[in-house]
Amino acid sequence: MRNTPQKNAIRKVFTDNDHPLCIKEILDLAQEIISTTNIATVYRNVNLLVEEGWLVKIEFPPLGTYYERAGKAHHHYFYCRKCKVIYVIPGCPLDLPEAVPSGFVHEGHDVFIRGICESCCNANEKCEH
Amino acid sequence: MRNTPQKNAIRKVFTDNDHPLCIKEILDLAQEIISTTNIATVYRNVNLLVEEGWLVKIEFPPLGTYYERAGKAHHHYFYCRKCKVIYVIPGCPLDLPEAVPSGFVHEGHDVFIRGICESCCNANEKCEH
DNA sequence: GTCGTTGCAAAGCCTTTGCAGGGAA
DNA sequence: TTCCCTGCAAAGGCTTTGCAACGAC
Repeated sequence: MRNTPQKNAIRKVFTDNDHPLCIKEILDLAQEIISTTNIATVYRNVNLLVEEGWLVKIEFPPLGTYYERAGKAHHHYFYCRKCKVIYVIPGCPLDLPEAVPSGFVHEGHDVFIRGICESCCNANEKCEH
Repeated sequence: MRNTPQKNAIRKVFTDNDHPLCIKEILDLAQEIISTTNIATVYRNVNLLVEEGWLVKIEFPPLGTYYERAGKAHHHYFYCRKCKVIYVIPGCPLDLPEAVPSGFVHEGHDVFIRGICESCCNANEKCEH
């Protein structure tokens, strides 16, 4: 993998933003560094970085495809519908192996929680804790 | 909503198959009843049935969009990578409210488990329970 | 007879791919 | 100089939409 300004910009976007990002966000942030960055280049580099094991692809229903840095400890996600940020929740709130029906073999899982994050909540008195 | 043979066929597909189905599966099963059923008609009717509250749309990462009957008790999903069926897991294996970070407000969640189902497991001696 | 529904085809999104020019090594 | 990578444009897959004909009521 050859180093190019676009590729470095995309990597910088992820080191500067420690939460999952979608293609549009990656494109916008990369264009702040290299204004001519093309969406095809973003797709190509993101796919390369996933193959390389530097990024991980996540599908957050119903938001779509997001990417985050690989190598993190097991975790899940919380999506704030106000600020539209996907937060990482460390650890696993899943009751395993009871979550898996008897006789079934567990190979992996995803947990997606939706709601309102603490800072959006604090910004709004009506928010119920 | 006017009753048409296509619409009735799509409803029958769901009453005959008690697990989430994707558009392609709905189309194939509906065409077994009305062979001329068109994919645009499936999309239109499925969207109408979702608006009507008869169906619920689910996004199963990374499989894509599925639909199931509405009104079921709270449940989650298990996808068998052998038979490609999405099984419904009744109840909730999530450790709430501990799953939600302090100060965050929970509004909903999805849990998707992947692995091998019991019957595919029994069909293969190598399968580890 | 109305007017909602259907099939078909075109168009819209998101993502990938072909290609020629450009730039990293 | 080599040849990988980029931008652009076209194409591919999934979903929606425009339109004329059809058919449920």
